[in-house]
Amino acid sequence: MRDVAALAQVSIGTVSNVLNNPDRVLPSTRERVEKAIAQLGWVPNQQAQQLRAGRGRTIGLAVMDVTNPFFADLLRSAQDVLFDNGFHATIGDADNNPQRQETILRTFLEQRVRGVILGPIGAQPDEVGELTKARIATVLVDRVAESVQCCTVGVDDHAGGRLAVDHLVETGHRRIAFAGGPISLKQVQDRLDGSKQAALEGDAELLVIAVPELDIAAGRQAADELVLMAPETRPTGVFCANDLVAIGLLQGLMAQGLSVPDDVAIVGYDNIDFAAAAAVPLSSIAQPRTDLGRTAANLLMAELADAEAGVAHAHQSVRFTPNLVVRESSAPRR
Amino acid sequence: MRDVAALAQVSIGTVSNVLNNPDRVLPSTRERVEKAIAQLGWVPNQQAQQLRAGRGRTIGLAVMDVTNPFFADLLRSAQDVLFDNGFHATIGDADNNPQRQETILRTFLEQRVRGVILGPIGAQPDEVGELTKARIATVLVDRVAESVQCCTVGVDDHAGGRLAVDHLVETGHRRIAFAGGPISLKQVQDRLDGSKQAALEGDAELLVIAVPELDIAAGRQAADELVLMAPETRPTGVFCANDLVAIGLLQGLMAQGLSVPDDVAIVGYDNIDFAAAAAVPLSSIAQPRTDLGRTAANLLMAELADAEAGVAHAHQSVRFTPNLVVRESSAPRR
DNA sequence: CTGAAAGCGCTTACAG
DNA sequence: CTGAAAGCGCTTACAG
Repeated sequence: MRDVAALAQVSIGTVSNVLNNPDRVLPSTRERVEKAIAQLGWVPNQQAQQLRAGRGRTIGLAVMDVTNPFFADLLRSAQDVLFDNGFHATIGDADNNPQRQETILRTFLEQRVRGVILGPIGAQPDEVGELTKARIATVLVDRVAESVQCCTVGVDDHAGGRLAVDHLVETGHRRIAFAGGPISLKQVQDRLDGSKQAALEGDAELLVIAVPELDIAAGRQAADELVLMAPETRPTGVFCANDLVAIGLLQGLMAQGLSVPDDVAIVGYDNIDFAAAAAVPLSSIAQPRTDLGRTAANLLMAELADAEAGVAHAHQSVRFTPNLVVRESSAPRR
Repeated sequence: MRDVAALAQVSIGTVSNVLNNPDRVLPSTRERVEKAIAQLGWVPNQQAQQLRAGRGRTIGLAVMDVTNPFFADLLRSAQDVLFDNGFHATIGDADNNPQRQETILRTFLEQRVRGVILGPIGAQPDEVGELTKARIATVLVDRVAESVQCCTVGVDDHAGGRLAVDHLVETGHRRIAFAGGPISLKQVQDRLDGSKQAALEGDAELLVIAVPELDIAAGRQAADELVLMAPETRPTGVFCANDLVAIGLLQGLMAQGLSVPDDVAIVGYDNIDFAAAAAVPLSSIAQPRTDLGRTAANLLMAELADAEAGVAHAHQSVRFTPNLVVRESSAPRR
């Protein structure tokens, strides 16, 4: 900047003004400064700008797994509204690792991001408290309010679990399994609880197949367990905690000669684009992931606007309702 | 920091030292400072640190589409090695939009990131020049060297295209189509060129079905085009520029009553996890995406290490070889 | 081992 | 309309 000022023969304060208050500076000098900027290829140092100004325009987005299309789509939609509002997004991928999530959040803190949108791993990350304490606007996504001191947007996972198992019960299944894990994930816990309730009310057994992670490999692992069971006791319908598990399960079962849905019916969760394209098109519980992302970003923008205006902000909790999409993988039994 | 110093009754210089040169400060005072930090919940301001120190430990990762599992996996693997080396990753998603990519790169520049790993959209982003000029180490991924002034790591897309079409020719196809776009993407261009060459050598026709983007919707669009054609002239084998297009094509064809591979055989590209799980398991050209990501990150680390040591850095171009994975979607015709 | 002081690259009142 | 000066929160020689 000093170089720019020297080349344009003005003070650095004037250079700053052509950037931040262009109308305060004479067109002729403005032009001179702009020419100098272009000539030197100068790019302002955001660190210095923010340090001085006190706040920047960067929003941190953290999700537990970018590799899961559900989150990728969610990020995409959130990012779109952030950009439209003139903010930058910086994405953190926790890789299903709570420790990594902590690192990411810590980094956001050190970077003094303006706000954070978090799809948290644990039940209730302590870090959220630190964020709000540091006056960083935070909205939790894919998680509903639990007396948290911030805005939240989520889907009713309990209802989603019920929906899935209700459907299996209605299509005649009495031995049902839930495949998912780890149970430390609130999503998994809620979906399981919903399942249990539906199974109870439908007078069906519910076997829990615990898997370490919500990915395709975990689904294959679940398939191995099912294949080992005697056909008379083996569940005839499986509800998977997400579509990745469902896809892995489907692959594993087919590879080992079992038929879907005839031997085992499957219902997944998230309704990612790949669910419809699976070997046997997957029934799935659809979450409005695009709305989730957009809403989260809008809530954040609203909170920042309130902060700007010095108005007190009332935290909101938006909860969407999931719905069942039936496809071939759980077509009524013949 | 001032508050911490006051509470611990030391100067701010000493607080800084317990962070950066813990051994220079008496254990007893160090402890006092640490207690004060914990008590106040103080988090250092990275902006100030970097501004003063001159450089930080953040690496910018930019890809054209986080929503594509190929890139999500690539990011994941690159990120792993960055973390292991004590760097933070900040991800930018260009959303297939060159303008957005420019914004991302500009932001990286303003943020004075230490290095950038870029999976570029255009042929040769000018911004790369700006990055290197600003002494930001840059490595291009999913793109081989074109006399670029930086390290690159990529896969031979031309060979990949050949591989795919050779396979179709060998399994008896003479009317072949290439489905992909936009042609402005180097990847698409190279894969098409390879296809053309293989078609020529195999004495087969090659029809180009141009699509606007490499996603599932584009694949469905290609299906619509194919379905409209008379069976006698319709291509019997289609090579898709990536697996998303292939999956969309598969869906579209099946929905409209055509059989894969009997009516139309399909070969995709990338071999994402979902390819094997598709309605008809997809043949695909496999790229070692995990190696791509890891190698890119390692090249960057090496370049930074050289810079640190004041040694001149010799840019490297690593090129991997793709290979064909045959599955049902292109099983030899009966 | 600790403190005082300069300075990183900007912005922002305040004079002129 | 433009410039000089203070200060954002740190780190880093330099004294002591």
